[in-house]
Amino acid sequence: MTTTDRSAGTTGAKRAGSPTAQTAVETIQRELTAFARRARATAGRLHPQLSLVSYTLLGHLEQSNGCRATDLAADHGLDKSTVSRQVAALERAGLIERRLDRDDHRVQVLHLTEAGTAILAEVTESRHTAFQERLAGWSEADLERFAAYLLRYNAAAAATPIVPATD
Amino acid sequence: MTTTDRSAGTTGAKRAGSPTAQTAVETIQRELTAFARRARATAGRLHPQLSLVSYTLLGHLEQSNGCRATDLAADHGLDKSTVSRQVAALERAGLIERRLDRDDHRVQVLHLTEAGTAILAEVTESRHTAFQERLAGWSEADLERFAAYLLRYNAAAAATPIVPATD
DNA sequence: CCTTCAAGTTGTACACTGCAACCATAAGAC
DNA sequence: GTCTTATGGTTGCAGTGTACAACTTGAAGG
Repeated sequence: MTTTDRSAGTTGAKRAGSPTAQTAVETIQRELTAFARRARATAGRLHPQLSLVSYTLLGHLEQSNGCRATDLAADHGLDKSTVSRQVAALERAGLIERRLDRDDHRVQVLHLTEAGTAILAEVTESRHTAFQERLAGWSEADLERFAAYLLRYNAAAAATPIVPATD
Repeated sequence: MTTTDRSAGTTGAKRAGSPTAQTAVETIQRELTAFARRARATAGRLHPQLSLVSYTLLGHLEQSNGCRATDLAADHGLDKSTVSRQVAALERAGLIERRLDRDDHRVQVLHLTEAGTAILAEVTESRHTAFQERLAGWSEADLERFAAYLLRYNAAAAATPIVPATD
């Protein structure tokens, strides 16, 4: 702490809330917003084969070692139609495959193919490198604290159900 | 800058198990990715009148106290056509106005209207509330550290020019 | 003038999203 | 057994954000 300046430059936004936490919260808000916007703008150029969404879906598939489209939708807060199309595209690209569930013929269990696993690893690696470059110079303690803060924030954000605002 | 070590075994990307096995950088990467994805999904429902992009553009206009469309494009890493359409929509909505530059008739200096200022403040306020709810329970020290980390990260990310990956 | 460059606009195309309507299978209810 | 309801998925439709390329208009220099 301390080091953080409290030059709440973000004009407008003048309200009468708790005067204390205000500045830091506003900075967090502003920076997360900036990040979200930048992320969106570049999400499509993650990889010639893989968008940001496809990437996260593939990642989920790898971690869960196969799951249903409905699970993906639930875990990512997406509409099932969106997932359906994403899955279709990924299958078309040969990155995943659908296996019919023996017990429930409505269900298709999704699995990564070898190609999917390979591309996922490739993109993960490339992203990892990019992140490491950005985070070069950070102390291990800072990295861990930052990671912990993000986990904490995301947990809270994910818990927030609807909210016609934010994120 | 220091390509640094790549502790994690590149490909394979086999995580999932113990959280300890994952480096802080990987956690940051994963959580920021999750955030970006969620942000994208909700970006359109920020406000009935204002999308996330419109919001950030309006915010920039307020801070800069009027600027050109080209500046907006540059500062947000957007194509000028994208900004052109956004600006057109914002003008149509009566939130901004264009003023011809005396010296250079190609230029339109963009300014917030009163309505624009009002809506910007309203959305900022509503977002602020949402953020405060999410960040309720955080100590002031944690908030300030988190804010500082985000600033630091974003500065590095913004500095990264192209990068066919990440964010 | 004529070229070259910069600011914006427009046409076209694509990705991600949600909602609503729909199909197929499951699971109960009777 | 049917009939009804619920669940997993797909498809039609619409809206938003984005980029790229081609074009218009004005500015700057020869």
